[in-house]
Amino acid sequence: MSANSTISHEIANLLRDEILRSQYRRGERLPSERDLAARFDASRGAVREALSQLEQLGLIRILPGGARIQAIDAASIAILGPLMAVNDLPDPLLVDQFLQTFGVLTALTARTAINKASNEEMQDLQDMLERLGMHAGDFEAMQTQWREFLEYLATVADNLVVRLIGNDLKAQFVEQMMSLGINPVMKPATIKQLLNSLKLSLASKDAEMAAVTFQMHFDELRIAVSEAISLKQASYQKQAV
Amino acid sequence: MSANSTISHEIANLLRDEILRSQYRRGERLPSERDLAARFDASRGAVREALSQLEQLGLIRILPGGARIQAIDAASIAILGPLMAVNDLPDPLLVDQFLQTFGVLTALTARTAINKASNEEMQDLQDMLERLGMHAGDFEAMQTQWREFLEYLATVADNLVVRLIGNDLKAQFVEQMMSLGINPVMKPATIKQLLNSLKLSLASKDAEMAAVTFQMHFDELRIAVSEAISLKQASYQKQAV
DNA sequence: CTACCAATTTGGTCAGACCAATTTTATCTG
DNA sequence: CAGATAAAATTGGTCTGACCAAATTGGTAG
Repeated sequence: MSANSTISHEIANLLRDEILRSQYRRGERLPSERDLAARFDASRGAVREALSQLEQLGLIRILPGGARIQAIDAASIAILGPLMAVNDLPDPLLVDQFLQTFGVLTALTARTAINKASNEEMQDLQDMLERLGMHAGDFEAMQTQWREFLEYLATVADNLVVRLIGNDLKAQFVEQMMSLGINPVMKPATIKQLLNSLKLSLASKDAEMAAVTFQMHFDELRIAVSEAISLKQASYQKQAV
Repeated sequence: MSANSTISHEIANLLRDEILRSQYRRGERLPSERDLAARFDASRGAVREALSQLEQLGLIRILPGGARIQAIDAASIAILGPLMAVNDLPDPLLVDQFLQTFGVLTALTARTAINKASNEEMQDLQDMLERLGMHAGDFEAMQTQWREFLEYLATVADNLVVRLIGNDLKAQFVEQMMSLGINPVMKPATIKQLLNSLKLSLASKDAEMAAVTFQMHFDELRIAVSEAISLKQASYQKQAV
């Protein structure tokens, strides 16, 4: 992800992963800034900048007397990406929860977008869907166009809240899945059905139907991803033996 | 919100609000750390810590040559709270989007919770609902119990992703509404209906029904809040005259 | 064992310095 | 005059060393 090259970022990332790996207990005191500086062979200033970032992430609370670890469920969602990345394989449960959440948000986006789309935007969306159907075979091309479709949907819906949540999650998650080589496989028939259902929703300006369609799509995606992870896990264990 | 008393936090908050108030254009360069230090009569170290926080918020990007403003929709959701607070009154559109988003997430939480609740947890939930019905008159008491109910629902659902999003949003938003004295008024009949519908959902373990109920509740809440804000706005304008 | 006080530790902040990379400015050239 | 080029100024990244106030720790007296 963020290949930030400064020392303070490196320290922040290291400490962040250590915290996420539960190497510190909640409420426990982090080593002092001076100790951390010594450990990382850096200046106190650099350490302080790192801690400042971790505090913004909600992982620690800095106060006179020492920085203390916070409960993970009090953190910012910005830690979800790193949290999925701390282990070789992402926690399947976490991934599932992510997709579930992403599903309802996408459904909301679709609902909103269709409700407020202008005729022109509606036409654009339909055109994009049409093009998507044509590339049914090419996985790469479809992936890209699919993302563009979702992006355009988000633009039309113009819900900043959902948008920001998406920013914090999407990139981190997708990248993580990609880099691990986890490719969920969905039946061509299922995809075709999804596209048809969406086309129908757009043609009839049926926001609810589009929402339900996305919901179903994500439910199936969850299954596919779950299977893909299991598969990957099996191959890892094979390697280990 | 965070009444953090350190200078670096103060600087961060000030700069954050200035950015959110669009006093800088996207891509524009922030004053140099040395200039900012002079302006705030602080040391460069303090300024750097502040900028480090803003970078974590996704508001700026720091790189050799200067810190630059980022597009707002590339920021973290942690800015939503401050974004609602920069003006005297929160942007009604933003509030509406927030409630919409919060609605689908709550619906998801309810669905998940009911699906995976143990018999004991189910009983607890029903008990809580029962108690809620008894306090139908007392707004304060109900508010508190209602929040406890939602909190317990979230605990049962145990979806970390939704949980984290909630953390970033709920406190900020609710506090903001409270501090502005915005009290959405909902008809007692509506509330009664909501409670009954929820009771029914729980009794029959109908997750979908509960989800729909919450969805409807939030739709009505959106209307109520919208009206409350309009009202507040009118009274402000009165004062101004 | 408890309550209280002193010594130590810890975070918060500042000042001044150096480096590498970028940006700006001045200069030269066609 | 325009464009390429080199020099100068600016900027972020980092370090050292210092001081203060608040919190923690340890010892001591009751």
